[in-house]
Amino acid sequence: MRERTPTIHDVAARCGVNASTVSRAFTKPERVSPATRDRILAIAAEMGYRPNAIARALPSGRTRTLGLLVPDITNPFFLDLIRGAERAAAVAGYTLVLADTEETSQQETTVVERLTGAVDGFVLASSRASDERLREVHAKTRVVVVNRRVRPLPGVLIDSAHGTRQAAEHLASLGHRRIAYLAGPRASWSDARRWRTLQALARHRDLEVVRIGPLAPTVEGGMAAADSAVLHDVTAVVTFNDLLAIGVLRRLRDRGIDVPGQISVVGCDDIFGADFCHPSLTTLAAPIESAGRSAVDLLLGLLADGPDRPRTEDTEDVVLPTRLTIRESTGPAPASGRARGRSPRQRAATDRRTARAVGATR
Amino acid sequence: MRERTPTIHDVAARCGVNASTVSRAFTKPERVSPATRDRILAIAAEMGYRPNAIARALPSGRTRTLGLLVPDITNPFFLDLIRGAERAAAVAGYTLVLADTEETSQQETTVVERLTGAVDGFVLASSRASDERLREVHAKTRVVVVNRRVRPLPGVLIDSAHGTRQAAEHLASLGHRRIAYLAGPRASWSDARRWRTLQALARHRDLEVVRIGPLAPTVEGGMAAADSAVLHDVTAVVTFNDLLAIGVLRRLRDRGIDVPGQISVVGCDDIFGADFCHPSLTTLAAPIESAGRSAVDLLLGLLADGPDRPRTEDTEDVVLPTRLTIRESTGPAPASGRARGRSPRQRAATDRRTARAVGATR
DNA sequence: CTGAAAGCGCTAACAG
DNA sequence: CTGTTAGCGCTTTCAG
Repeated sequence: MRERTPTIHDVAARCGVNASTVSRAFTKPERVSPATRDRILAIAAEMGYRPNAIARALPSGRTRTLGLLVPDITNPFFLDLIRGAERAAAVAGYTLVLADTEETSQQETTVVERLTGAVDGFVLASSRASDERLREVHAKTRVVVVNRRVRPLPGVLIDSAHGTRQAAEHLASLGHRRIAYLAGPRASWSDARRWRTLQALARHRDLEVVRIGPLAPTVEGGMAAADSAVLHDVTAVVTFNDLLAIGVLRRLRDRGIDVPGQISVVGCDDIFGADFCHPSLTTLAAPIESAGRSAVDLLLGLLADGPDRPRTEDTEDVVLPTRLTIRESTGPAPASGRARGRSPRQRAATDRRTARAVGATR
Repeated sequence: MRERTPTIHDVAARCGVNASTVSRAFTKPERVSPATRDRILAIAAEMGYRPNAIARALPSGRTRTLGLLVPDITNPFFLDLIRGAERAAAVAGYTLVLADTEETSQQETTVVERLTGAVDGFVLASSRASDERLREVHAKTRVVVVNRRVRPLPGVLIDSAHGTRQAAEHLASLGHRRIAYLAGPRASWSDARRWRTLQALARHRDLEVVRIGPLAPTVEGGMAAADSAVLHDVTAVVTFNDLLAIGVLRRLRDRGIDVPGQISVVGCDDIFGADFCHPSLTTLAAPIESAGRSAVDLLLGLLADGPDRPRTEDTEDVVLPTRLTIRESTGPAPASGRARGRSPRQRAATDRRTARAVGATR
């Protein structure tokens, strides 16, 4: 930081050319005669010249930077997503700015406003903002949403409908008839979709599903909800995500309730840890890293369209499927499954209370 | 993106003042008369004016952005670090740029060069670059290293020496006499330090330690190394990090070797998952999130010093301790511990081979 | 193919 | 307190 880092002018002076020629030598080398170009490049290298990204961004309006907003970096789900996004960005020579919105639509707005102009576009993962708000963002900058369907924003969806169906059938075939669904954040698209799928299924198969939540999608949230599930007298639990499932596993273990002997547990996502927790988790494996990569690629595609060309309206969403991965946390329903000594009347009573767990964020 | 976003000039025109007054109204409000300031702010808000971060950075040279470089985002250790760093940056109103260097000093250099100028400073976590290279970086920009001691760069160190000692004593008191250390990346400062501590200890306590590695610090690396450890006929394994330990656990389980019945395992870091893997992991808990926070705070302090004031030379490093967390993966050494039917001669032979595992990155 | 000139949007002296 | 005047480092017409 002692001596000023050399600029395009310093290089130009040493080469005996104009600054704009140096600029060209870097940005449009084909428009400079090979001789001068080589000389410029050589001298620039020798002087340790580095183009200043900020200065470059000002006139061009392109920062070659992308913003990735996640509701909670703490959550390993987003770890995988971040990884995918970072890789895709790096491959394209883009820089990734990471921000945590702390599960809050307000923080999300603040960050977007602060970063607008400083990034070429956003990937909003599991956004907690309203559809309307997202459309506003879409109106002023390039944006791709993940795990949200908001017309006409381009999006990447991990669709668990098929997986959820598989999971329900898996449980049904093991003799489970009464299942709890531990719900995630209120604003979650995936959550709503999963719950609807489950409900639809319940009508066709002979299944009862009770919904517990919304819950903070964390291990703590799962621990708290496990008690509700027990109270609701179910033989199987399907959770919004693996963190919740891991919390359930832990709490049931603490209480001496055997999994899958007494209760089966199905998670969702197959995050880091799902395969080595105990018992290992049956879960709906989601291609999270691909989702991150796809989102960035989609965004990059949008940027390539150029700011002038009419934005492709109502883009086809990228839909990534989920698939059931069976491990140790699911098994046959216990023989006397439904009763466990409580009357249907008692059960109905507890059903009506909607349990909530306000979990700290891990 | 349809209509131009309003600039300071647009606001100035609407207010009937000069652009610089608008600028001041935002940056040094106390230097503008309350009346005009309020009018400017009101009109600016109404027009939806947002200061452009890029344009602001160009003249001031300060981007209010920090770069965080990690060798592998995939590794949950860095998840915690990223979280701490992100929080600290957010609190200070700074934006965090995240980059993965893929365990490569070359990538690290490239990224630093690309980002220099675009960020106010760097946090280099577990850098794989040479001391010399790091000093070069220090010469041209503000930088804080994590898990590296490179004079005179300011650094945050998670010092596992004390914890390692505790771990060794824990194992010794359980009757273990022959221990394997599964080493991490060659360029890791923490690794070197841990190994040296272990060696020093071995001399004082009646312990033998064999070193296996360097290994890719991943679950796969651990799985591969588990076989070496068995071959070396040890009763306990201490690993460079938890990922390695989890890999060992998994491999030993696959092979039907009981933990801690036949082999005890001690990890390091206490990452997400260490408490719910099976058996749960005895590990050296590291305050990773604090480390991330401290690193950013340290860097912010450096920036506050101003670019002119002589840089505080040879800063005191922030040293964070590690502490042993005992869980289920350690227990008494098996009765016939050392022998298991192999001669000391055979053992010596296998000792000499240094096992290596070239793990894919998870 | 290369030079000259005009900014990008904002900050920062320096006057007044 | 507010306006004027220069730029920050680079890109980009527009001439030549």
